[in-house]
Amino acid sequence: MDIPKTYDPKQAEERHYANWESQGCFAPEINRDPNAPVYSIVIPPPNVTGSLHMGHALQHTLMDVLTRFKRMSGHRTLWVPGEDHAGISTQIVVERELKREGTSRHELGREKFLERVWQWRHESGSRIMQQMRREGASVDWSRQRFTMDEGLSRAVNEFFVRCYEEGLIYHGEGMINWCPRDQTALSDLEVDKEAQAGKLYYLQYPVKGSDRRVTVATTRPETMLGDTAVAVNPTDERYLDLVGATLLLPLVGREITVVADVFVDPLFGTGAVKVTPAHDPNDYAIGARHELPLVKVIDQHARMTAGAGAEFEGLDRYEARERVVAKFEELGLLEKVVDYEFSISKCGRCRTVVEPLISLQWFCRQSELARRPLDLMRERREPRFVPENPYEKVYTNWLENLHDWTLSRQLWWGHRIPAWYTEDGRTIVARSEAEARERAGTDRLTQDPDVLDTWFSSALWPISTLGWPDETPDLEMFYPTSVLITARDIIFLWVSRMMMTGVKFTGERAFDDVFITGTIFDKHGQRMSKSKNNGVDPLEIFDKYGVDATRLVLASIETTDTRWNENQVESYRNFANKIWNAARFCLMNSEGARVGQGFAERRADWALHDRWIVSRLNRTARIVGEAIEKYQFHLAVQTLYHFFWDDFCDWYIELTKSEVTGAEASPAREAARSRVLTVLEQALRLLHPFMPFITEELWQMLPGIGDEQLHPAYAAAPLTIMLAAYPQAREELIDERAEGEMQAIIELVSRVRNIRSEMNIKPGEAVPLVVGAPDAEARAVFEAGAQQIARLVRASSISITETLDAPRASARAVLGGGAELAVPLEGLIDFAQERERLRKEEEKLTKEAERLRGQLANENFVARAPAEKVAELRQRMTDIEQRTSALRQSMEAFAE
RNA sequence: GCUCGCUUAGCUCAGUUGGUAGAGCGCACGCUUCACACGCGUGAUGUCGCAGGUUCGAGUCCUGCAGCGAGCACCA
Repeated sequence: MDIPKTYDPKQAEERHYANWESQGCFAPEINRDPNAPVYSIVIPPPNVTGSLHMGHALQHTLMDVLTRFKRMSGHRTLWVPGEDHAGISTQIVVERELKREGTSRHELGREKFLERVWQWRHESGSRIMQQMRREGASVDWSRQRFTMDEGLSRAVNEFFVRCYEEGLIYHGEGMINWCPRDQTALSDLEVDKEAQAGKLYYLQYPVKGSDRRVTVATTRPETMLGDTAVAVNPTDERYLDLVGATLLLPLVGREITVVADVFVDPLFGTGAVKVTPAHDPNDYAIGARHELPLVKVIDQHARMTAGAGAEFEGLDRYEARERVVAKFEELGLLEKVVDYEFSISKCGRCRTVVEPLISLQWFCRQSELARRPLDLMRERREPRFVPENPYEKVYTNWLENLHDWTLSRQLWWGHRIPAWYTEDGRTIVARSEAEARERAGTDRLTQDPDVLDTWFSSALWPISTLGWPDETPDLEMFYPTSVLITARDIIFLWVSRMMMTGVKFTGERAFDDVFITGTIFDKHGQRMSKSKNNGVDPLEIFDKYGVDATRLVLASIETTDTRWNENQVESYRNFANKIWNAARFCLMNSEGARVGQGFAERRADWALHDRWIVSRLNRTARIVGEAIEKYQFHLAVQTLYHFFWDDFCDWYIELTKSEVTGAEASPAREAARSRVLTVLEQALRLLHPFMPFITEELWQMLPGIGDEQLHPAYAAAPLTIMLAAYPQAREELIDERAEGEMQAIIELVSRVRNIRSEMNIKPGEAVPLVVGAPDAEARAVFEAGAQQIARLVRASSISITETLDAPRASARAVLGGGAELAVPLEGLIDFAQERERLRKEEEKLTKEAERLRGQLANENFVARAPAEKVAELRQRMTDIEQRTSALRQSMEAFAE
């Protein structure tokens, strides 16, 4: 067999994914066990306009690890892929295209424009779905969904209609965030607060029938044109006599009153607040409490309206601001202007400063929908957040403080609001136009022109992708989903809303667990972003180091924020190569061997290194299995890395090499080869969820692979490692004694290697080795392993006796259990140097002995610490004493 | 203002019931040892942000402080 020395990831990546996909390995139907436990995940649907970034790759890796692990463990697994239509984002992308072509959506008209968007979606809108194949994501493509699919749109209408009928959705005037550039309403979650250096203007309003003036402070002087009151705190003695008084609004001449409202903070500014109910959310609330009139002075283009007066009409809001301030100054009513930092709301999409406006929109009363999810959290702590802190609290606090959700968007791309208006002014909300006509008793209907917030359909994602509102077998089988893996910035926009709708329509949580990933920053700790152009493209990393290596890095990130570190990928690329070469070695020596064979019936007949590696393997399977269940991906990766590299490669392969590479075919050689292959095959299975490609590539090459490796649930399925049974730890094979004995051999070998290195013995030069072990069992272990030890340390001979019997001119070392070793170095040894080496060793031991002695002499410790802890320390003390005394004897040999 | 994180080896990070500080990279020395130089062997490196406290014992629990960061509220 001719296997290259270096692993080429691309080659394997190209082949296997297509095979898995075409053979239907990703679909839950591949599982033939009717009683199989179910595991399901819905993907956070990426925006159809997006391209794969590290955050996606991170989430997808974790979802794939879980899905593959559960699938191999015999679960009926489903991971649903799909995309979000991403209302504004997509519309902007297509509008930009139109602009390049010299046209616009308005020229095209609604129908043509939508056709154009669909065309765009089909031609270039599924990039991420294609990129996911590269990642190895084992999603069920037969169930791929798009939020604008017919079925999902039906779910949207059903959701809307039911909520409307229950009064949870209503149509009315309300204070909303308006983006003057995108020309649409936005929900509170779609605007970002940003710190802004600005000014605070102190304006004076004359009191009618008096010389007195009331000074108000504002950051937005232009809105004074729409003021309909000034508010003060009812307890503020400065203004007590003015409550109810009439003020003359400068520039406008309108008479407005002074009202008392607890909202006003007497300590801020002047303690008097101008109230513009039509253009500020807080003022709107004050206005409602005091039944103040609404005067609209700013329009949807952020320009002043006729209501602002002829002098200002048509001015941009910022021009108007300057003009107003100038006027106040002229009139001597501008008290002062001070620098002031405040926060400003910007459109999450285009960064334009949003304008709070009163507008006729559709709203959803979310607080009603939040009630049952809150109960679920309080009563059953569902869903379970990972990490629990701070997200459980963040989620709960959010649900407890919900405002109404602005649903309608003045866009064309999205789910059209299922509301129709009759000519006589009635509103009909229905699942379809046909239903609306029937209900209205007329065909003369006009549908509401607006579409729904893109998050409205996202809120239904777990149920709509599974078939809701129909009672489908998928919904029955896969809901509630097992886990949601997502980024923290959409907990409110998405996670909490999925819980609200899921609970409302099914009575059950949308997912058992919610795993919030960490954030990947660039190497300077900056957030990766398009504008900063500091993003690391996952596909470039895949090209450079392979998908498997990248996945190991991503899986290790877990929930903590991390700076991107390419060295880490390189080290896992090296790990992949290590796996490749270990397998290469096994395959080069596989003639006559088969996976699954080579281990004798009776374990008592196994050699120490076989008992040891099987013990390590099972221990690894236990730790890894438990770690994945607990979302401790980093622990799982570390454990696998060290098992494979340290235990399997550095020790097991080296220990068995002479047997495995024997020149003559023999039953013993073939059995040894089979054992190595068997351990390798199990290791590949353990690694597969993290490294799907290299493990499949190698697994397919192993001799003896067949149905018996597959999990019973996949009995007749194609032979692929992704359907092999995930190794379960067999506790009876975890052998503490074998591990202890092996540890003694490892220590012996290490000490000799240390001497060789320190004494500058040439690697090729063989030296004799003398071992003295007072303990008979230890002696037996060393004797049994003598040949292997000799190979590992390049010993020309090994002599093992009860007491050390070595020439004076030897380098020495002590081992556990009072054993010691010597490497005779006639003519080569520098006595002074060796004395110094041993003295340092003794110093270390003495230091530790002192600490231990102190601890054991402490009556409080002995009395209060757990008995086993005390026993453990005593055991260590004994060992150190033995070592020290052996060491002292060695040193005597060098006494001058 | 409220809530919460992080601060461990030069770098990026682990450290799961409190019980002798770890990994990878990097560094030093030596190796074309017949799977792998993307490798092998050996070695050096930390007063675990600071100050207190609880405890026989604290990187780990509590309090305060500092630096960095996140979310929420407010911002007239």
